[in-house]
Amino acid sequence: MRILIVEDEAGIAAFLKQGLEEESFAVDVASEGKEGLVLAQSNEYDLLLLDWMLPGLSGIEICRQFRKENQQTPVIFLTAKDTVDETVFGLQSGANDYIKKPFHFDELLERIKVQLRPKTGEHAVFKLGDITLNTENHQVHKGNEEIYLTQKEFALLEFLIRNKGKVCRRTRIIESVWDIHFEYNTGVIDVYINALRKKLKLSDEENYIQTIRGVGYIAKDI
Amino acid sequence: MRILIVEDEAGIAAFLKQGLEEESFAVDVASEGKEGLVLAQSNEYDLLLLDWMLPGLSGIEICRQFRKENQQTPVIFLTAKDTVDETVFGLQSGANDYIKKPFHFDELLERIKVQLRPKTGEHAVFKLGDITLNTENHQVHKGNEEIYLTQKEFALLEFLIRNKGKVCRRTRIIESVWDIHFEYNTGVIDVYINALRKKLKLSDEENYIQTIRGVGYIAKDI
DNA sequence: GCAAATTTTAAGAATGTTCTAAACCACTTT
DNA sequence: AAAGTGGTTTAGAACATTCTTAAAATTTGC
Repeated sequence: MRILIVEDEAGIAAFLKQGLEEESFAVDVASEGKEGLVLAQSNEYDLLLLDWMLPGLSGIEICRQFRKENQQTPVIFLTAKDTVDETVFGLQSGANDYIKKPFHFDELLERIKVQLRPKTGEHAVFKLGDITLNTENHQVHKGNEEIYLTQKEFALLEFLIRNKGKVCRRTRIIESVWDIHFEYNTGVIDVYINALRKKLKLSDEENYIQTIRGVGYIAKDI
Repeated sequence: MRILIVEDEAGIAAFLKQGLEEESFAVDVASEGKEGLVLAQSNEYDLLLLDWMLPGLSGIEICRQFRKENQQTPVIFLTAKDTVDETVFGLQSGANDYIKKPFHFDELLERIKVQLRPKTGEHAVFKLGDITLNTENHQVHKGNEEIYLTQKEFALLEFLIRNKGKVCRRTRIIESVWDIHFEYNTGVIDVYINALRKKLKLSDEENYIQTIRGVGYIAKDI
């Protein structure tokens, strides 16, 4: 998650940057209004933190300009101003929230998280080593690379990951993934395991899906 | 737009109710925690205004209970409490905003509008690659060229772009764009996707709308 | 009420997925 | 070391989904 801070007071900016980086956000800082707008326009941030009073271009101007082109990215104002009129004005200009200085970092952090909630979503994301599987989105990533899996491949991987660390017997796999409840005598599972290992580029070192001879398979983070 | 106020101080409740009704919201009031929760659960409100301190069930408890069943509806807390911990606590429990008494009605109103913005479908310009979609004037451009889309084509593209980066399952599409909530067995989506790709002149390089076989479609900037 | 445009249905073509079968490989047992 | 057991890999046949087109049904505008 990437955040842009536009704040002229170097101390506050540094404090925020450090705090947010500790929360594992990627943070850019602009100390001046125009610079901030250019950065906001040329990069894809997930959230903007704007100071109200800025040299060059005011925070509210940045917000207005920015909103003309981009509706989605949430904007939070930081400000010492404490009059109602200006709060209202800020929210009307397209901001999503407004926090008055002095504020506590924890409160700011929670307000940021509230704004990012739709993005981070409470998707069911499963992990196996550096592989992530998102059931809501039906997407699989290895590192940053997206890996396209077919329905069955996806279902099999999901089953293995859901049972991570447990041995999955072939009969359980064929029941859960293929919905076959009688005697099974095909080699489908093997074929699909092979396809998964290939697509996920599993090697001897990254042997996330291991074979248990005579029993089945097991998914492990190693 | 329907709002539920849960507030035990009759004066404040009446003041809010009147003010919001003048802004043409439909307003219900509960003066007690349990009553508030029951109302919230049994009706479809667009927003909840909860007092922190309540007889019966506290605002935070209402929020928690309510969030268990209903993810979307925004919740704003009204409170005299002014400690950081409790603000943070409130936001963590699933609230979307938090306003401290005494507040000015105008500020509350703007914060309510901010929360309702996604619902009221604030007019906006969305982007997908070099395609822009403007919901206000119902126009679509690719580069500088204006591209005429019919209602349905536009609605479908808007849905895909609003969910940019997420896989859109066919059932979700047919529900949101066609408003069909039962089993679907037609090929309309395919036909419209085809029309979009044709009108937008999408090629293999500019494959902004991708097919996820067996699942649906996904819009990507690539 | 008619003409034009839009939306939906339907059907064959194109493409992608799933599964079977058979050859190949690796480890175990005798 | 040979035979046996079980896993891996490959190719392609059978199957399913999606694309494309055209025509039918519906809606919209005059």
